[in-house]
Amino acid sequence: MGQNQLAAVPEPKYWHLRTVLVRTIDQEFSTGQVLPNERELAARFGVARATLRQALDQLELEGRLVRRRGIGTLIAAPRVGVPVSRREEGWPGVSRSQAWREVGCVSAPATPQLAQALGVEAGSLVHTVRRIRLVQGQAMATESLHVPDAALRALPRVVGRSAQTEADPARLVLRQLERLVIEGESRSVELGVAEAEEASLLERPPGTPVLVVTTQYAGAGKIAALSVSTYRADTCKLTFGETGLVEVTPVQEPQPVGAAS
Amino acid sequence: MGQNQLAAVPEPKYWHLRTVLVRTIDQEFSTGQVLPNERELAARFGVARATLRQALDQLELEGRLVRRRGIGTLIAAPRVGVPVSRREEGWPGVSRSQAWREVGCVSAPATPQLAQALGVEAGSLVHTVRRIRLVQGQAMATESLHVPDAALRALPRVVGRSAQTEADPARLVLRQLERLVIEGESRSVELGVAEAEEASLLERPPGTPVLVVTTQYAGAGKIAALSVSTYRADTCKLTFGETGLVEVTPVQEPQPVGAAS
DNA sequence: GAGTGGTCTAGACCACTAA
DNA sequence: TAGTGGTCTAGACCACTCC
Repeated sequence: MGQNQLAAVPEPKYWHLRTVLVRTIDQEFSTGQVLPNERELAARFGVARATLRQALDQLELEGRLVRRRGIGTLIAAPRVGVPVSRREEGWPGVSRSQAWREVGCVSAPATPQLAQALGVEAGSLVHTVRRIRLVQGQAMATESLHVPDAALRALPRVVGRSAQTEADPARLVLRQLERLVIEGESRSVELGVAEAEEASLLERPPGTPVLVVTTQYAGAGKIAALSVSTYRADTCKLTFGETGLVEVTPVQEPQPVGAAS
Repeated sequence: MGQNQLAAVPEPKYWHLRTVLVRTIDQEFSTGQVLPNERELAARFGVARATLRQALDQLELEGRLVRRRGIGTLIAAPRVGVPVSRREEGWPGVSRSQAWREVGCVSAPATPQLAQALGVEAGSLVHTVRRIRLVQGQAMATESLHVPDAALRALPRVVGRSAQTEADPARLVLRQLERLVIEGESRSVELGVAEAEEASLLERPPGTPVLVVTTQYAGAGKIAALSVSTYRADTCKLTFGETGLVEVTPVQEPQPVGAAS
């Protein structure tokens, strides 16, 4: 690593530092390598440790770095493309890969908020299955799948229940959902942060940025299920491929802007 | 606002502070109101200003607060749902709303990176249109629309060019694109930060978190265009509604996790 | 125990906004 | 000019990992 000085520029030091670090990382480091420790980096660039950390915060948000307490700061692997489009990805019974693991299930009266989101009466019974999505053995997302009991009651009875499904409400709900005909889905994505329980499922500290994917599944003119998933924003790139094309490595620097109208 | 003390808890102060502030905001403040200033809040909670700011940073990332230099910290409006699904949203000529405004256009040989993403030879001519997406008069996103010249050359000649389109390369490219038959689109979403130029187009400081939407448009078995859009993560909720259903107010607190298998 | 990142402090100064 | 958020400093201590 070169550069021992920071130029006197009108932009904030931490931002300029980030730029320098991006260049350094891209040119002189590769995935998994550890950067010099924060105190040394700060000294090398002639800034306070807090200022250096401000720059590292940015780079971590961008998914370029991973910081591990007691270990050091590592160059992060490129983000993993995670398919979320097509109902096959999240809907039970269709995914051949064992991508989701159930971690719990509660059946309770709907809170007013949830009832409104599901289009049912407040207080009516709703099953909530909690799952984790594993990609390459890593927890990449958590999901709360809310299913109105009314949507299940309309289904033909599940026959031949095994003792296992009897004892496992999550699996029972999922098994029943397999029979539900989905007519459409509506989805939204926004930025959020993982709170305590979610964060621990993702094996990340609280406050970790996540991409919150909310999916309404429609069936029989109503909302058959509502899925709220939180994907690790640092390591995930959500893909909505309807027609799988060439794999894209994102273009880093946009073209300069020419004269405009 | 109540609470003048922070309980002694094992979690970080800033995180507990965030929790307290979330509750306070939801219960005692409404959109557009200004919070007490940082120095006063810090004193009231008995923490250093830097610690308070750490909590506010989180809330700003979540889109709950907006901080304006010289003004104060305001309660943010709920995020705006921005449709990005269906090619009608971004594709020229189809949107009846004047959602996009061109700000520039360059035609240049493709960089190796861009060439690979487009599936064309490095150095071949690519047109890049730069646009801003306006929602309710606000700049919500920037876009770089990359179009290989080869994809345009395959089209029937645009007839009756007005003097206006002659003088405006961006509009000319967009006009030609209207005639292009799109067979499919493939899309990805990930978290990023706005750098200098992008940030200024979005009227935000550098480092602003954005949702980066990359869309491949397929035509004639090739990539007809590649769109890279950056949406303000603080104010945008991207919607991918294929079948428009009920408007959802997202469920804030996930259900508690029951026993699992 | 040594080394790492994570948290927290108390203070300073700057850039911006509004009266 | 007064008040706001934004940046930066120098230092302290803690929690964690590894040897």
